[in-house]
Order: sequence, then C-alpha cells, then structure tokens
Amino acid sequence: MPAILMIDDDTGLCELVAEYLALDGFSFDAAHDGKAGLTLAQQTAYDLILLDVMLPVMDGLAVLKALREGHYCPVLMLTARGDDVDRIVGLELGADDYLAKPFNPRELVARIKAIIRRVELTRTPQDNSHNILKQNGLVLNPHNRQLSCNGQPVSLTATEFQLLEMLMRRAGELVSKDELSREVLGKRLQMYDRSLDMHISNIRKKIAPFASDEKIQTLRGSGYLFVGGE
Amino acid sequence: MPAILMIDDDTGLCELVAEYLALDGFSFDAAHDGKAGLTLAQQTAYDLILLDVMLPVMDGLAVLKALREGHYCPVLMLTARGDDVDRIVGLELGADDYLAKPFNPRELVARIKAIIRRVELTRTPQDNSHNILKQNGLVLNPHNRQLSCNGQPVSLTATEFQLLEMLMRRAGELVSKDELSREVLGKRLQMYDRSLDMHISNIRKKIAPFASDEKIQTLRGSGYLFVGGE
DNA sequence: AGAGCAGGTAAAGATTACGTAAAGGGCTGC
DNA sequence: GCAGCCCTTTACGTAATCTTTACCTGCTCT
Repeated sequence: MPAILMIDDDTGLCELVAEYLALDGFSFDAAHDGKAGLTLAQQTAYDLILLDVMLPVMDGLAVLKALREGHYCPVLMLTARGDDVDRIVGLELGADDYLAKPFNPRELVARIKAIIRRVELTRTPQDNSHNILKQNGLVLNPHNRQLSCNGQPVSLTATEFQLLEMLMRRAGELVSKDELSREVLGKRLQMYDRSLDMHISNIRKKIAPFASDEKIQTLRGSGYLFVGGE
Repeated sequence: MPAILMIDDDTGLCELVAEYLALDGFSFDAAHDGKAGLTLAQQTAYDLILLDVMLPVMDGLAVLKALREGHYCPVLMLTARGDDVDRIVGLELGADDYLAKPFNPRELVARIKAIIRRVELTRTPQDNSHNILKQNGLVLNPHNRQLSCNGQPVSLTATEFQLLEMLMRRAGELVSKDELSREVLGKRLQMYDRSLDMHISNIRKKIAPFASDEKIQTLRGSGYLFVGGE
C-alpha cells in the first residue's frame, strides 16, 4: 500500500485524486500550501509526492528544491497546461514526471503507478527472479548465462543459450526456424543452411546426459517447440 | 555515458534527437521499425528506450508488450498529441513515461534525465562510496581506492579499480563488455577495441599471485562475470 | 514401394573473440 | 624536456565457436 502525498491548494482536486487513489489501495495525505507540504514530506516516508507548481506560502519549485537537499522521494509535478519552461525547470530540478492540468485522473494514476513500479523494479536488484526460466527440469538464468538440468550445470555457448532461451520463453509454442535464425543468428534462413540444426543438435547433446526425456521437439517442416512441463 | 535507443520511423526526428542527446554525452542508436527496434533492444543493454507508438511492421504497444516479457529497461513512449487512450494503455503496459508529439527537445532530454536519475538513485542506496565490498577473498574499499587479495595489498590504477568495482558490485551476474566500456571507459565498445580486454588482463595479472582461483570469468561473446563466493 | 525432402549429426573448415606482449601517445610533475 | 605512469592501439597466437559439407535416416506423398 504505497503512500502518496499531494501538495496542492485546490482542495476539491485533492479530494478527487484521493478517491481515485483509494480505489487502487493507495494511502493518501494532502497539504494545501508549500510550507506545510514540505514539512510533511520531510517527516514521513512517502512513496511519491504530487506537487503543484502554483502554491501559496512557498511555490512548488522551491519546495522541490528544498526537498532535493536530502530527500529523494519521487516527485510528480502538476501545473497549468502548456507552461514549457516550468515543466523543464521542474524536471531539471529533480522532478520525476510532470503532468499538465487539467488532467485525466486515470492518466495521473497510471503515471503514479509507472513511477512506483520503476522504483520497485530497480530497488531490488536481485529480484531478477522473474527472469529465471524454469521449465521441465531445466533452469535457465539469463543474468549469469547459466543453465542447469536437473540440478547439474550445463555450459552453453552464447548462441546456444539464446536459442534455448527463446524456445523456453515460448514453451509449448511452435517457433519457426526462420524466426530463430533471424532472431539469434541475425540472418535469414537460407535454402541449405544447416547451422541452426547444428546448434539445436548441440544443445540436445549437452542436455541429454542429465535429462530423461526430449526437451526440444522437432515439428517437421515448421520449426521447433520446447516441451513445457510443471 | 548512458545509451539510448530510439524506435521511430521519422528519421529526421531521430537525427534531431540524436544531436540533442550527443550534447549531453549520451550514446544513441535508432531503429525505424518496431521489429528491428525490438531486436536491438533485446541485444543491447540500453539505459532507456524512446518508443513511438505509430510504427511500421510492429506497432509501439506491441513492442512494449514484447519487451516487458523479460526486459525491464525504462521506456518513454512518444505519440501524436492528445491520444489519451494510447497514453494510458502505454503506461499501464509498463511504460515509464509518455510525451506527446510534437515535443520540445529540451523537455525530452529533461524527461530522459529524470528517468535515468531515478533509476540510478534507487539502484544504489546512497552509501555506495563508503561501502566496502568483500567477495571471494578480495576486499575492495572504494573510499580509499584500495584492494587486498587474501590480505595482501594489490595496487590498481583508477580504471582497473572501477572495472573491478563494477564487477564485484554485481558479483555472480553477467556484465556485458559494452556496459563496462560505457560506464568505465566512457565510450562505446567498438569493433576492434581491445582496451577493455587489456584492463581485465592486467587486473587478473595483478591478482593472480595471491589468489588460488580465477575471480573474473569470461563469458565468451557476452561479457565478464565476477565469481561470487561467501 | 520409391522418390524426394527435412532433419540429425560427425567431421572439416572458416571465423571470431579473447589473451597478452609490445609499442605508441598523452599527461603530469619535476 | 624528459621520466614515469597509464590508457590505448597494434599485432599475433590460439582456442572457442560457428558454418559448411557430406552422408544418413526416416517421414510424407503419390
């Protein structure tokens, strides 16, 4: 449940945004002048701050500048449409995004989510787990280019790895030889080109000692298919 | 030196953006249809992708969707002004930002920087300078630029140090040569550039007398990997 | 059944990526 | 200016990898 702080003197708008954000399970606070907003921001660990540029007491750019003296919470700026200069200055001062008023609330929510998603994606570098492909006893990890078959490490060349990765990513699905060739070997499949077949053959040969069944199926005349499982 | 990929069929616009980005020291590639862009994106470790929605061969949203199957590179979408629906769908599909055409190039650059800044801020939890790295018998202290291997001090040049630091920070993970080159040497990896290899070779040579095993593994055709341990 | 194609794979050949010695070139400090 | 350090480039050797060749097997269609 990410926490959002909105700093804007338009209380009606704050309420509207609050409602939209509530629908997506965000927690929400609002401040209606720059000074109060800055104080709140410095006291609480928000996941994102919505910051209006035109603000009483202390204007938005000043708040942003002060905030960036020490806090690196993501900031999305809001302002009157078309004011290119404010927009660019805001971004250069360290804002993460910018949206012109009046805005579509759905777009605001989408942008908020995009920023939070990016922060979370990059915050956990080891959360590469979603990239590790596990299929039918094979574990393929693009982050260290390693493959293991039933726990045994298998070493593949770069090309073999890419081929297997492509097949595993689309496990259970036919992948045409031409597509494999273009994608991995970087060339069109020619009439008597057997190089792709050789790579497949080599992959099979390397995996075979540790596997009980055939992982890569040949669909004669069409292409190859990785036999999914589990 | 962050690397940007622009996927847009408007070659004139690509050139314009390329010029602006060059001023800020970005490295830049362009692809002019969806399919080609997707392939490039999957092959190279870009720091950000600029993606047009209206594209030949494969439209932008499809590219984004395909990209999100495994790659989590930040994406900034571009499209004709005012198309709220595309905009929201894009963000919900996992884009990080959205900019309507025609745009002010300075704003584009500002947004690109904002996203990259955010990624870097969250990737390295502030204390990356006085953060002593201990891995597999090596102790690397970024604070005073010292390295020791099994208790023996080893002196490295600045470049060697940065390279090793980057590899150790991501121990157990493949780091591509292009990424190392861009990050440490500040230039893209060129076809016959052996300078990176030389640095790696020199690091290995300096460490070898005190180490029992190979710390830096070569993943031929892909990059290098620091062998983690303990 | 027989022709003809698609694919499997061993072996040979071609190519590429990498390791590293040595030379070149740019700084810096004296 | 030159000595020293460091980064880059050049050059060459080598092993890993990729492709081609050649020969087989077996499926498919008639």
